[in-house]
Amino acid sequence: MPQYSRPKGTQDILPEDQPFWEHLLSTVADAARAHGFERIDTPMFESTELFARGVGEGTDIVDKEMYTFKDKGDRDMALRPEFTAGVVRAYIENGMQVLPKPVKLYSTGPAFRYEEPQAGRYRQFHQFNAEILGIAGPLADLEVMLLAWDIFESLGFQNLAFQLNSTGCPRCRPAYIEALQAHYRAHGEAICDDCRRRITQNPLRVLDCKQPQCQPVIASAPKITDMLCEECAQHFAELRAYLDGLDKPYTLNHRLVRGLDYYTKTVFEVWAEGIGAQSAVCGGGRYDGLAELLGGPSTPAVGFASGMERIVLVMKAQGVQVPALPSPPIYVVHLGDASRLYAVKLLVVLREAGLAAQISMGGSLRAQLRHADKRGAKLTLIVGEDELNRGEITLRDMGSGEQTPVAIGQVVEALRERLGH
RNA sequence: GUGGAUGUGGCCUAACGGUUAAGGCACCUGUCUGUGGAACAGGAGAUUGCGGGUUCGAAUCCCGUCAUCCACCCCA
Repeated sequence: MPQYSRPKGTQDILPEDQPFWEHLLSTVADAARAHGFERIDTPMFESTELFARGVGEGTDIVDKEMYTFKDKGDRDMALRPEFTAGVVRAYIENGMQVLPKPVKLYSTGPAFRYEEPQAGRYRQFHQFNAEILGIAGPLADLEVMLLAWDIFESLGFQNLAFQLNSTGCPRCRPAYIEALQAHYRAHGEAICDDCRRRITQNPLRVLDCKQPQCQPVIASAPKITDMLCEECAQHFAELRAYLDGLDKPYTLNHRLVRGLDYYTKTVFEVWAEGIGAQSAVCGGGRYDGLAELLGGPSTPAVGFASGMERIVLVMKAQGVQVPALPSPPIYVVHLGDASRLYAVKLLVVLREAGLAAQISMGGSLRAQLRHADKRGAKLTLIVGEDELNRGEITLRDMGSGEQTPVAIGQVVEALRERLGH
């Protein structure tokens, strides 16, 4: 048994998994750039207060799941449990409100939540995050959704389902919550224990309860989309008109809610099958009140976060083919003390000429060729005493096994030709 | 935080409560003194997660603990 093991809920992303991650990251970056989103990187830790404010006291994320610590200056800090609060803080702090609107930002990186790990849920996980700031109209909501769409589409995902709802705004949501609570009071004895707690602490959450006894109560519950104020209703209708006009499939889901306080109006998720209970691969929505809540100028905004570990799970579950990462095509083999230094010099010359090469660490010729094969070399350069005495090296094609002598001065040229440069 | 399942070399798996915990993959070496992929042979690698208990005897049974996986909760 190893003396040390990785912390619970963390993962080592091994070389064999890197092709999935590289492909995902480049797909995300390409799509984001193509849609006009610019990259922003914010710190992995911020003041605890920022998240308490931004994400919301009373949410599980803030109350139970943050990695918090005091730094040596006695400041309360927290590893980021999500991206949006930090991005909005950066937007305010750097005066980005003076930039031409919309301000479209994306980031990728790790986030941290102290939870019980399970399929698709980790304590350190990676998110892709996108935000559009400064636009109140539903076209921004659409743009953000289209980015998610295009990413999942270019990844080749099958059976994607977009779930859509509105959670209203501070003007209309309180009335809805009251109606919901009244409905639940009327069915007080029929609901599960969790819902009895939720209906006061986090009332919208009763809507996505999975307990069988709660299903009839949910089905007969009032729908928020019937109780939206004029402005929210119109916003929602316009967004749906865009989606309908584009023939983008989506499911109206009046049970879809968000666990973070800052959401207003639009909420959406993307679901994928076959990766366990944690099937939401992307979740987001509008958060018009957040910037002001964090002490900045009133700034309407909309965005989403996507869990990259879950996306990798989907890629594997759906058999998505990802390009192999290239290994150096050239492998330098050497025989004996006299040839070793020469082989190293040759290696450096090749690299300076822009040719990707690596050198054998020694052993019998047989062992060195075996390594060359296992490392996926296309061409092996054999540098031995015989070759050196003749002023040449032996070039072995690992595909055909064919060997040709090459004059030392011609090596770079010969390799370029063989590799099709 | 709650519940269930599972812990045997790096990975996968075997071993009726009974010798020195067996095999496969991978790794290293040799057959091949300067030629990869195949075959064959050999080598290295495990106080059976940890701690107690039952027993003449525990990988195996019991208790505890830790870890992993899955689910709840919550969320990406």
